[in-house]
Amino acid sequence: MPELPEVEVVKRSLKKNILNLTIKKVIVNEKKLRYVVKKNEFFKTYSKKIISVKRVSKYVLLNLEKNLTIITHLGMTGKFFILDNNKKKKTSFYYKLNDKDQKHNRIIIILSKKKKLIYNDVRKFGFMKVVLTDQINKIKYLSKLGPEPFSKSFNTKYFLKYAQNKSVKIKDLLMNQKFVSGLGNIYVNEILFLSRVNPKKIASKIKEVEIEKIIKITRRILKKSIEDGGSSIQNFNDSDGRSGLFQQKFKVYGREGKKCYKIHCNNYIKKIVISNRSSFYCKSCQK
DNA sequence: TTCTTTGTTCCGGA
DNA sequence: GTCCGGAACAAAGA
Repeated sequence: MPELPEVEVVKRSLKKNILNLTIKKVIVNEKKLRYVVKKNEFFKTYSKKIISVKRVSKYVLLNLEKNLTIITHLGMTGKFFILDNNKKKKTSFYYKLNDKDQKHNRIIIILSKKKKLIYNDVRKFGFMKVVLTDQINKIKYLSKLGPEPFSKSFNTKYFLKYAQNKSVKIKDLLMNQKFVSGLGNIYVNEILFLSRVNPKKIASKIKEVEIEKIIKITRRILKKSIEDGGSSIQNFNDSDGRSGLFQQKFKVYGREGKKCYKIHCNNYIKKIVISNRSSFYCKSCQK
């Protein structure tokens, strides 16, 4: 599922492929995404050039001329395809767009240079919305977000202070976008496994050394995932495009009943539910 | 038919 | 007013 690293990879790919192109037309095949796409919503983007592509947490921002921004969240199953009519069949990056996928093409942005940007979303939990660029920090989706994992303000002091009077489980704290933005269920499972912290541990009981470790591990995992995703995209022509990014080998996520990866640990990975989310951990390694 | 998946929001109780 | 946990919601595939 798209969490911060995947969204960062998507952003970089979009930057590479559609920066400085102009929007010709937008076809809305499905109005009912997470939020309703209004009939005329995209008219004002016509003939505007895409002047920058940014990522904030799990949101992608396409900045256009004339103070306009298209804000996107990929939800659970949102993907972008780029069709380049200048090339032949193997034109999409990231995924090969087969017939089965076509059904879920929700929004098609027709660009200059014979290119198309397709927003494809099986479950329709993502969204796309046109907003004013100078109002971007007031947009409700972005205004409540906490610091990003890589930002300087996400440090031990901040973490310690935020956690000290919280009785929530550490897993819920890391999932809370107001505390730190960009992490989702999968990466939080991985972070806690590598940090050797039990997901059920109460936030206020986490020791300073553990906090330091969690921050360090978080950055390391995200960085590595971004690099892996990036490299898989460069090779998109070599495979069906699905290799890499969404089929990573996770250390705990989805490994219920399997042997813990930690050397010399003979335990098996346990699956429990925390706040209605699947949580995987090793009872022996994560205290 | 039921279960699962995710991020977000809402609600009730403490 | 605040905090926390549980449930609901969106849709579709298995």
